[in-house]
Amino acid sequence: MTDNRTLARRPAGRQGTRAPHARDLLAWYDRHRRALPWRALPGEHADPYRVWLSEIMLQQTTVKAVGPYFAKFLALWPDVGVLAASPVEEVMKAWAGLGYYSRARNLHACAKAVVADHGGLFPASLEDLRALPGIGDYTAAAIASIAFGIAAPVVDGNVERVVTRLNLMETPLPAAKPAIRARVAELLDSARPGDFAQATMDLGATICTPKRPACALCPWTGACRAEAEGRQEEFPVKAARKARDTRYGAAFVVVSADGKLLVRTRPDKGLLGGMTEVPGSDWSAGFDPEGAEPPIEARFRRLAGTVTHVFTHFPLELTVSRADVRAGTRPPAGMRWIPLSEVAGEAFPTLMRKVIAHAMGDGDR
DNA sequence: TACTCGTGGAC
DNA sequence: TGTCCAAGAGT
Repeated sequence: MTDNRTLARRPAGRQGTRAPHARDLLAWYDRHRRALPWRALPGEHADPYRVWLSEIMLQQTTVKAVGPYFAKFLALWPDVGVLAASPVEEVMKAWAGLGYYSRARNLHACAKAVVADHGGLFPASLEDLRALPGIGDYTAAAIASIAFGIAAPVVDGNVERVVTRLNLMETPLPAAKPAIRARVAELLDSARPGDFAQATMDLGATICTPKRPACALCPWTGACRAEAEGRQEEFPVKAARKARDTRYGAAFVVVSADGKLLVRTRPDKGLLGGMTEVPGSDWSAGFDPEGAEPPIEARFRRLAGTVTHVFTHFPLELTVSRADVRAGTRPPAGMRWIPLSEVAGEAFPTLMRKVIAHAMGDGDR
């Protein structure tokens, strides 16, 4: 490959590029940082509660989607104490539509732990943060660095992309994670760890994008091995995800004459855990809609069309049947009536809102 | 390690 | 239109 003289003059693994420096990234960040609702202004002190709340919401979720939820949560629960004192059901309602609902349950559990075990203040150490519900390696490092100025390597999807490109790392994710974390630990600026973390994420979000990265605008242009080889879009390397079969099921919308909807609550754990749903069958690849058992004795009519929804790991197609029953009908065990006027504020995941809209003739498009 | 766990937007 | 993906965590 490379002869010994070349190796003697240039560090191994960096032929053709100069070394990246945190100061170049931070200078770029000082001019181009995104103004985000949860961020402190330059020179100001970041609020650990807001940092934590935003970091939980931003897990696998876009900045745009988080925006209105962050504002709503801050208005409902301005600090960790009032959040901890709120019923978890209210938190699930407020989280409805944002996805990954175990985050909401863990958010509430974390708030209670902060109050019970840390006097209502977020702990200022990586280890103590990591021990809290819903806080993993990434989020602990992010809170530690952004809110407390602790020099910890913050590695999210953005940083993985930036660093694997910078260093031409061919190892597929997630096996490459330890090497990425080690490289970030070398690169980071211990004088401005929070800014460095947010700068690497801003860089990945705005310049070092998955497709068509804007390398000409990058503060690390010339220091990136992937750019030098014109192979930016090949990184990070990821194992191909396997396709999953569509699952099928039936949903039943039961409306009473006095304007109420029959619902139940899903188990806390598992898919859509703790969220409200209309009764229905299990969902499976081999499901036969004709064999679905209605939740109540009534005249159901099968509605035209189906409701489709795509989860991360499988597509779903539901038939919808509706029955209208008399006022005062007793709900089956484990179910309850809610007024139709309260559907909007109920803890329905998006899938269930599609089902209800379909049955109410609101149109599905 | 590999799988589960939502949603909406970009291409 | 299907595929990928977005500030990951829990098991």
